[in-house]
Amino acid sequence: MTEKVKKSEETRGRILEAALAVFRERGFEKATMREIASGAEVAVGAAYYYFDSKDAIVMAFYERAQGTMHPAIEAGLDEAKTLEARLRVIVETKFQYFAPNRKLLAALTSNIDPENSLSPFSEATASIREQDVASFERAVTESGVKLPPAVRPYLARLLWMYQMGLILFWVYDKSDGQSRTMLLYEKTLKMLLMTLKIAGLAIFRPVHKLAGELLDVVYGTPTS
Amino acid sequence: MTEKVKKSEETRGRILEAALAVFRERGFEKATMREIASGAEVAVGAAYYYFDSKDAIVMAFYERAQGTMHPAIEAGLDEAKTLEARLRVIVETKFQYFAPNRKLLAALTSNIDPENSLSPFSEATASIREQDVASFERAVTESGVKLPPAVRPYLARLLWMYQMGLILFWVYDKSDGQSRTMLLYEKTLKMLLMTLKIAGLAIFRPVHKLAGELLDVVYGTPTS
DNA sequence: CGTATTTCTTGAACGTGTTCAGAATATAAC
DNA sequence: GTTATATTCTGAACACGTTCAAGAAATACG
Repeated sequence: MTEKVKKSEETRGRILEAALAVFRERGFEKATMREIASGAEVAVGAAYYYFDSKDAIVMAFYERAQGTMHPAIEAGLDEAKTLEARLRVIVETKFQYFAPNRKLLAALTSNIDPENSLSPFSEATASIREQDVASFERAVTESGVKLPPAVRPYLARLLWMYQMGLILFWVYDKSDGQSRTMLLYEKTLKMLLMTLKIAGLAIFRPVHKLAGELLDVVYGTPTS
Repeated sequence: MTEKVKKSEETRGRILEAALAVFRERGFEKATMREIASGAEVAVGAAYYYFDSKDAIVMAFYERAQGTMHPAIEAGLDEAKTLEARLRVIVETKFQYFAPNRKLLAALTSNIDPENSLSPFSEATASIREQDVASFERAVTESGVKLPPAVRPYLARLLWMYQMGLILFWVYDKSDGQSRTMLLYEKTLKMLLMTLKIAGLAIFRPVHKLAGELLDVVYGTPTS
């Protein structure tokens, strides 16, 4: 039993791999289920036996990716000392892991309708999102960031949003080696840390209140 | 010639209206071209004679909407005195005009891939976008907003982004009468004006430089 | 007027994602 | 080992957006 992978698991894997190969070669949109099935040497119906839809195959990829990335991120956070280092661990682990599949990622980011299962804001991606937010929360907490209590509860989710924006820019970045994204990353990260540092200053008192109210509208009343 | 609409124009209009009716009733995705065609009492082929694709019908709606909204906005800007009033003119004209078609708007906002013609970032929507940005530029210029030169050239585009975010939130806002969006709108607008007011302060000197560089990465070197 | 040309319209047909009744195969029960 | 059940797999069929060859209607031309 140690070596043997159950036959059906093997088939499922073959379909997933065949799909990823076609996705990488032709892009998600242009890939056809018939092509995927024939690549995996099964009938189309078999692909639908293992995956509910074409989207679901991408979802399976995403879940597998998260399964690899999340432990890597958690391990990275164990080592990192500063907030900057911790944020870099999260963002760069993602860039690194997704790099070979950057274009496939477009299927996961192109649609922002929360009803669409592949949307970064969907129900279907909620648990992955929450894992990520938890990593950001850990990064922030362990760094002992001081922020006004009106805003602090939302910080992890805001950082998740920042990271999502970065990934989005990256996915559609046509510059060589996505150098524009790397520039943007360095500058926004620096600016972010700068902002967190001065955010507690007295001039911002009126801003804090408003920001808190506003975040409450978007995310709901903070529970923690 | 004064009264008479050319026959083909009449047909095109009938198809567009039939399409909008179906879109409003069943949503963009679930609407079928056969349904639209039969609603307009033509064959499917006729719909494709007037519109390149299902997407193109939504595009025609968007262009017509812009044709109505842009002059209304420009007229509103003539009257408005303060920056706040001017920004309100732009945002609220859009909300008002799009309200009956809020769900249809999802077809225009759900996809953010710039390659997708319906995306708010696409080539196809560029001219509409530029008209909007020009309105924001006018609102800012005429209000005599003072901002550090590193950031000022990007302000109109940033405001366009703000407005787009607001519309996006609105499209997917399920609260009664989209009250959450209205709350968000009021609070973010207030915060925006507050931020512009204090942005020139000395503490922000290091932020200005970074922000300018960062915006340069996103938008390219300012030409004006 | 007649006919040539352009404009408009038709509906069958294509490739797509997806479904499903049933066949094939594996597993369980005795 | 044989039968019953559960699992896996097949491929024809469906509805969809879209295309296109062919026809109908309008317009231009002489």
